[in-house]
Amino acid sequence: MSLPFDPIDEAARQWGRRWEGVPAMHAVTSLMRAQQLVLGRLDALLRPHGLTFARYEALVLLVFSSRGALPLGKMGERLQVHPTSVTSIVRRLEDAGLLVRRPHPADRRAVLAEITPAGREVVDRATAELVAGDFGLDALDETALGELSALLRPLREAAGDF
Amino acid sequence: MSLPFDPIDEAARQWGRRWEGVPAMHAVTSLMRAQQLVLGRLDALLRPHGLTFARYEALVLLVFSSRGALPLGKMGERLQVHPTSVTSIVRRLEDAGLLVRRPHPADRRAVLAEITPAGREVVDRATAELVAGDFGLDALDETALGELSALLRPLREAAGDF
DNA sequence: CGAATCTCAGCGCAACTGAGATCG
DNA sequence: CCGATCTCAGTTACGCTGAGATTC
Repeated sequence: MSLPFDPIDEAARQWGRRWEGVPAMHAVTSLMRAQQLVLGRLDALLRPHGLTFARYEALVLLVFSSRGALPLGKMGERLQVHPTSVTSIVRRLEDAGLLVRRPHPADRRAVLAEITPAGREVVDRATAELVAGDFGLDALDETALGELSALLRPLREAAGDF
Repeated sequence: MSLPFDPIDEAARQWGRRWEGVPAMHAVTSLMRAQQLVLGRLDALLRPHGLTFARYEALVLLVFSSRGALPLGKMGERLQVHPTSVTSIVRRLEDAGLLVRRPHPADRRAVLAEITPAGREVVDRATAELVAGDFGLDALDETALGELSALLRPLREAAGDF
């Protein structure tokens, strides 16, 4: 499974013989591969709890909301996912009994997703495992984690995330 | 669409009131979001050429191979994708006329994917656009690109990529 | 009225499991 | 016979478009 060389270094070397943009190509390939690895670890940690990372993020968002409930539209904004994906994620969490849908008291167009006690328990248990597993980032020390966050910030900012 | 605050900073702030692991949580969320943004840009640049990033990577791999051809298994190793995904990606590229399947001359179990002249042309055109678009990483200067690659390397190394 | 909110149907992509055919 | 290689069927997950119902 493991290669006797860094496949991205090798690809970058060949890239340079033909095309420009080696630093960007190396960085983008590294970003894709790192995300794939980390997401795989996170999903493996969350699978015993019946969660994917996307669903876990949705539950955490509700835990952090003042009343344990948010309109689906707000959830989509915060999680940066498509409105129809919110519908899908919320439906699956509802099927699992981790949240319930409630009509919005003030806006009858809107639907509130409200976390259940079972949902809070699952989040607590899953979070303990993620923290213990360093979110799949145990290869990085705290300095590197901070540098990574800082490096990626302009990328998110340029995309208009905030 | 755009929020008046950094949603990841905000999530990290709330996280810290309840749980440990704030730097890792911030870094992992940033990594996921950045990858999502960049992949979206890459796919948008590649769509006019009838490619996804995964298919583009497969074609580039063939361009870099000495004979423009590789067994599917080798492609899966290099691209780090599941064997059945290789079958799917190769079938779609074959349908588009960008590669052909050939029997392996020495191992009749294996199948070679060989890039066609049309495939090489598409790669050249698509690559020109990706380079012009800085691979979606135009928010980062060359120093930052190098730092990003270096920061992510231990992650890939710890996962046994090389 | 236009705009916002949500849902559903349907498509595309890709990961995965499990099974099977072929061949070294 | 065992293992490697590939393919296929089917499931799951998610993103997206387009359409529609409801409500502000």
